[in-house]
Amino acid sequence: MQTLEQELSAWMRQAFAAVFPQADVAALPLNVVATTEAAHGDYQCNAAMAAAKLLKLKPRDVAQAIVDQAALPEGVARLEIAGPGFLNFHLAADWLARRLEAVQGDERLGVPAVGQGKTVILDYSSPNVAKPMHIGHIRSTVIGNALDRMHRFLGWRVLADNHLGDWGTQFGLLILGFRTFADAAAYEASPIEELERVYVASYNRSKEDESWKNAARAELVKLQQGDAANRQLWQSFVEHSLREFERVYARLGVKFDLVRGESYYNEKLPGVIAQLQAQGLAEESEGALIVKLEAEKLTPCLVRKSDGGYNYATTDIATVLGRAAEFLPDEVVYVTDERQQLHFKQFFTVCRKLGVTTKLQHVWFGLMRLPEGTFSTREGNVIKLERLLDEAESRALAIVQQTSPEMPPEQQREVARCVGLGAVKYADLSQNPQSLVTFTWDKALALEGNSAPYLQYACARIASVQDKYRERFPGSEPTTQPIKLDDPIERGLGLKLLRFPDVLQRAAENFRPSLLADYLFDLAQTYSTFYQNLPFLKAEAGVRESRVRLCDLTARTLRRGLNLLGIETPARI
RNA sequence: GUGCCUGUAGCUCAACUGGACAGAGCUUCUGACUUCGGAUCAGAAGGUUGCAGGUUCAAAUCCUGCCAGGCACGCCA
Repeated sequence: MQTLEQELSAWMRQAFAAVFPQADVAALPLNVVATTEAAHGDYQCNAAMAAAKLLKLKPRDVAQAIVDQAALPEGVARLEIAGPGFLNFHLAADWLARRLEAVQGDERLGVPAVGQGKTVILDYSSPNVAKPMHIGHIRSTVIGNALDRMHRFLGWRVLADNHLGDWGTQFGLLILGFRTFADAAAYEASPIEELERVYVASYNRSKEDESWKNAARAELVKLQQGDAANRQLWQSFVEHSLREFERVYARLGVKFDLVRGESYYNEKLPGVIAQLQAQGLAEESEGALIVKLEAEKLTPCLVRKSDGGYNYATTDIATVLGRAAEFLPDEVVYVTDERQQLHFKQFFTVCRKLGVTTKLQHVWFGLMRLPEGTFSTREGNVIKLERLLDEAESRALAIVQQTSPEMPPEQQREVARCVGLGAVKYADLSQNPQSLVTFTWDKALALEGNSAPYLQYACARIASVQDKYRERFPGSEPTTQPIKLDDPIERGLGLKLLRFPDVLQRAAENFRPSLLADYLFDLAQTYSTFYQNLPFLKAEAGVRESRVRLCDLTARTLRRGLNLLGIETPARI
């Protein structure tokens, strides 16, 4: 099934080519988009103004020629010219109704599988071993997971890869510190907490004790050279950390197809260097090996340290080469915070020089800050992710207990879990990721207004309506009656429902889940107006069924949309 | 110093990437029937889109210069 925008845009393109065969259609933005205001019709095309310039005609004349000479597209009742040359499409209510009926019969709600046959690798979350996941990790995890779900639904083959920070200099300090400070029982009970404590102690000692620092470096070298004891210890750190990460992921509903840390590409690093050298891309500088990127106006990319060690640019290049060879992806997408922009530009450029043609995309988001500034593990002012989730659930529980005292306690907890986690995720997904974000409890856990619970509430009300309908009209099936869009409120709701496929595609293409979140909130608001202002169970037969059908379609769209954002929708809240 | 990003209602954020009069939520104020779930709805108030120029039919959006904040700029990741 084609989307509305695709259908109308295709018509526009063909109509324009027919009326102005001399024009270069490909160069013009002939797409048709939804209007912002009902007064301007349902969909609009703004191409006449740009086309007029190209054709040396008046914009309104261009628009008029389209209106006069071409047959109207299917479903369009009126095509009008407004302002300087806007083309406003007014759709026929009947046709909209038939279309909604078709969407209702479609499992996919009219969403085309545009990603069919394509593969995308999504690299997100990627926490560091031996450190707790904190509020800084939630954005990558939640945004990455939403992109994962959206692409999957659009038909892509998605490989979500958790590229763990499981290699690097911190392991020298950790290994040495572990042998000196670790408490075995504490490590078993709460591994990351214990590793964190050990790390901080070891780090602090290294600052005042030069020999300690050297010893840590020696342990790191032994690890890198494959020393059995260190290797085993490292393996234990990774496994224990992963166990805890899994607990958080299970809670968040996040699943990875691959968990390949940086260490996975270890043996490939010398080969990457060899390849760079063979192609004459790398050169020595101050004892290190770099790739100059002057033509790209970038600072050099350092691929081997002066001590012979490799750094993360090398690892990331090896990762791309490995992925390209193994999975033949069309795209590789990274979701990280803003600080890594330069790094990604550099190593993407190096990859291209090495002949990688896969589309490489960096989706970045603003670093999470605390009102008093940034936080770091070393400073000890981190807010752990699990604590955030606990707090979210307990705040939600307090509200559920207050508003639904008759609900069994177990169900209250389940509702609070969905509402609390939904609120946290929605808070991150509903805004432009590139803006600065200052963490506050109230913002992260907002439960009213533009928030997940508002959407979940709308779903719950619809479920209730559907129950009551079955109760009062046993044996009736709404779909035996046609959908009618006589009231402007119904029509507005119907129109909005039909926008879902276009919005979803745009959100995925631009890697912006916030577009989907915005749409869902808008849809829920439109539905609430509908719900509050029009009777349905009390409406006459026929109208009643039509409205119940709109309820059903709204619920399915909201549920699907929220599901694609990783947010659950309990039947009762 | 260079590069990237941000600046929109009192507060938190939108604005389909150049489109029509800049929209929501929170807060404040006024209302909501014989009740389908009031975690709701209807309405009011709230703006020189950081500042100054420029580009054009059209600028929050593009260009130039300032101001304020964030981040990054070879051996951490």
